[in-house]
Amino acid sequence: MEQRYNPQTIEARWQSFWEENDLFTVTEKPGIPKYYLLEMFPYPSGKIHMGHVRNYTIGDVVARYKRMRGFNVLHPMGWDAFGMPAENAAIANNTHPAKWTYDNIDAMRAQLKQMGFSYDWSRELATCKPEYYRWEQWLFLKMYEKKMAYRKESFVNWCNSCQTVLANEQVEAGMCWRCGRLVRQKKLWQWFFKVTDYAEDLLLYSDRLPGWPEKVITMQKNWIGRSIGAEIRFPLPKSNRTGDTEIPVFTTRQDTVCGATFMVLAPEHPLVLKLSQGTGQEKETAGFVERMALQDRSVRSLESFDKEGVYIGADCINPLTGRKIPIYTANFALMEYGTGAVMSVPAHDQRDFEFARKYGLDIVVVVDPAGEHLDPATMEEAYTGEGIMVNSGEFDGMPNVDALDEIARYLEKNDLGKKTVSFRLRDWGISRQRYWGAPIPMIHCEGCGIVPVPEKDLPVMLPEDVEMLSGGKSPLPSLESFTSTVCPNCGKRAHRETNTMDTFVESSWYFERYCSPACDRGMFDPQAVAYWMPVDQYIGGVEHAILHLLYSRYYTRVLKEMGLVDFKEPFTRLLTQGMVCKETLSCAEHGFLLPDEVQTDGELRRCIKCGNQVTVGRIEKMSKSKKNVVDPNVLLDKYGADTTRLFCLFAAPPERDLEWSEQGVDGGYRFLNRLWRFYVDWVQHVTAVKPFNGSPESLDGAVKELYRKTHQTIAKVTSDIEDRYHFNTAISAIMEMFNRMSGFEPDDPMEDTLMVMRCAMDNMALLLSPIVPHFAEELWQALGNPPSILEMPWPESSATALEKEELLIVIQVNGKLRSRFSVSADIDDETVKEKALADERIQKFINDKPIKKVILVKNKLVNIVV
RNA sequence: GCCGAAGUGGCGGAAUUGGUAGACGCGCCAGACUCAAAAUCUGGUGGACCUUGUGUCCGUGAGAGUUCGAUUCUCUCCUUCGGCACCA
Repeated sequence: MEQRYNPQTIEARWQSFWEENDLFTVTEKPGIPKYYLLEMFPYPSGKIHMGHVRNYTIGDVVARYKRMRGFNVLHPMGWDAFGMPAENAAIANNTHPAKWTYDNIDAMRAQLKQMGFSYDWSRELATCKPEYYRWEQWLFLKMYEKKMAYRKESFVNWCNSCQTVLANEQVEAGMCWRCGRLVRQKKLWQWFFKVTDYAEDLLLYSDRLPGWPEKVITMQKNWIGRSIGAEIRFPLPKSNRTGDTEIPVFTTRQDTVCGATFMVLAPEHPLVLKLSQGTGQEKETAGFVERMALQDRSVRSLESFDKEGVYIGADCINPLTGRKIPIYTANFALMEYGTGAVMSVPAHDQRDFEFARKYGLDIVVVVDPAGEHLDPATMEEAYTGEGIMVNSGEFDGMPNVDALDEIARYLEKNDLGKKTVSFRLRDWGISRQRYWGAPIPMIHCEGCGIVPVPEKDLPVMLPEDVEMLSGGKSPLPSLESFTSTVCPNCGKRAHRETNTMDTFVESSWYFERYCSPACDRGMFDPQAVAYWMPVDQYIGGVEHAILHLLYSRYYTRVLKEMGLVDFKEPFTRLLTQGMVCKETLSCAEHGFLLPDEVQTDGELRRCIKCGNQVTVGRIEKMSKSKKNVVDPNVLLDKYGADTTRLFCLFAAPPERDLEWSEQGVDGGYRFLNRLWRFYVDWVQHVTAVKPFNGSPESLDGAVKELYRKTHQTIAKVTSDIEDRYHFNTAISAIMEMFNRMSGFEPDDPMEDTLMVMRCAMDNMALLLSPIVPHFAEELWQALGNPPSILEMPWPESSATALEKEELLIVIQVNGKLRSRFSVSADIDDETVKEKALADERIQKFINDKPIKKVILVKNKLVNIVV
């Protein structure tokens, strides 16, 4: 053991030891319980950031811990390698997306290896490789066969700056999730996956994921957005000449149908233009529809957004009252939800109420609150609560909650509508007008239409000999050698689909691919998947709570439907770690500043460029734009991987945000140094003895205390890791144990004493090994144990060592702590009470007040109520 | 607006089932070592008060409640963060 702790030397040494001995490569071992630990794979952006470091450190602790607990642990790593940044970088640096991506992968792999993570690198995969995406194309063909993948022309969210379509989930408050610019509407032919077929099942199973955070489940449920209601058909008058006879609407408030005084259609609704023909309103209607088509979705969703609409000149009939009601088209009606038509009940829906007031439409009250009468003329807002039916014919007098069912039944009986369920969830649009993605394996033939690429022709290779276009557009449509092909059906000239798949498709099955990454007969080897899947513990950022996790759950259902897997849920347990945050520094003139652009001048901090005072801003998520980032490489150079890992785990429990603190990192480094020096001093004295393994009864004094502390710490660290993943308190416990060890002054230097110390030192190394693995290996070896520590079983705490013969009893008077005393563990309750009452200081508090009650909590506390 | 999470010393955080609030670390203060500094080591460190004690009182965002006893349970409110937001 070196005199000085030198992290760089020992970390490099152990990393190569692990690699040379192939310690992280795993295979299926049917007799041994498996544990699949997965962290969300990174996009190869060039460098790992602190978010990755935290995520992967948490995962590595669990992987190493489970391994020591005897599990056959699968812990893979790979690259989510398709995506737009590669194209942008390629244009900016005049390189190729593939080269940029593979260079980044090499750089990031080296960084991850430096962190000492226990990955089975033999399973590494990159989703941009043909041997990966070929199977995704294969499944696409299967999905197309089963009508799970289909094409339709639809309005899509279009980001003009990224030149691409975005999924609803990729639009955040009307802005592109990636570049933050406004999203517009555009009509394009798109490929879709029929996620909505599984809406019900995905929702149902949300409640069968006990290992997932409640927060994520709630978000998914809200996203799926199931509403129970009715579809009601509103007839069109016989006089209408379009040939259409009715307009179906979806409502959750069929009890209020008699209060429906107008109808609202989405501007894109096919009946809008048709019905307005020849009514004199056609010009105004068409003008409105056109204006709405150009209006950005972002404007529509703004808070200040004004409800706006026009009368289309036609009317329909309220099926229950027989009343003729006007049809409007308005900007708040969505074509994608329900039937694209709304029955408007202004008395009982706030949005309809505002619209009715704005356009002077009738308001009819059909639900009165108990004991009250609403007057449409004086109402100031819609009444949406429960009440008693009025103005509804035979349903009058009925509680509206009962009318919900009764009216639904009435509608069904009279063939006017039916009970139904509507979902907020839309089908997954997977077409991207991008180059750097998996080609959709379809061919467009003038004669035969859409024809799938035959299975034997897979993969449809993404051509790598392309020139990236500076405008950011995909080069594929203009690449003759790619688009030009022959129709597999008729043999005539045809052209390929030039859209590529959303990269969320790749990340929806990579965890299955890891089970047999080299498999060339299918997506994966079914036996390997049967052994490893599902993932026992998945760890990643909460930003993927909806997108990636819902898609993966869906895709797994597709695989099950195809008979490829026999489970529905891919991730048994999910941990979403908090963000890594740090304060921002900024100066009035130069904006955000890096820490080394700031100099400390006494109490003040100044900008080195202009000398202005620096504002210390809020603690925010680390981001390049705010310059509040910490480069993992700098930490590795200065402190090494173990200190970096230690701080990430110690500063906060994993699900919470972590506030970066340079001083905190330093504290971790000092702890490791103290520990190192302690081992340097003690190792020579204990290598000759075996760890203490006898009965604690034969020990006493400080020696016994140390032995007990060792076992208490084993128990505490084990439960903190096993039950809660609270590594911060596990580390605290180890620090406490170390404080005990370093203050250890044995009364006599007997062999027992050395054996107890040896036991403490061995166990400390074992407890530390998932957290600071290189450091622990070094301690382990210095104690004369054979490497590797990660092959050792996790220590067990002994019940007899934990037994206490002395207990501290706390005495309260009226719930306030007044005194305490020690008793032997075998004392009976009555004696404890007597002792408490007899206590001098307690007597002082009791005086001669009568004792009402004495409460005793076994082995802990006595409370005397006076 | 709706849904959810969080609020504890100067700071990060602990208190796992209603039972000693503030573990552990950072920072700060004092001392030791040193010509000196750094590093290291030792001790102290929620606030107020006094009679300096194993002292009294206050103290977990605010206010109420349940309880012998509440950081923990219930209600109301405030603040911060996250998600959703014309979904009929």
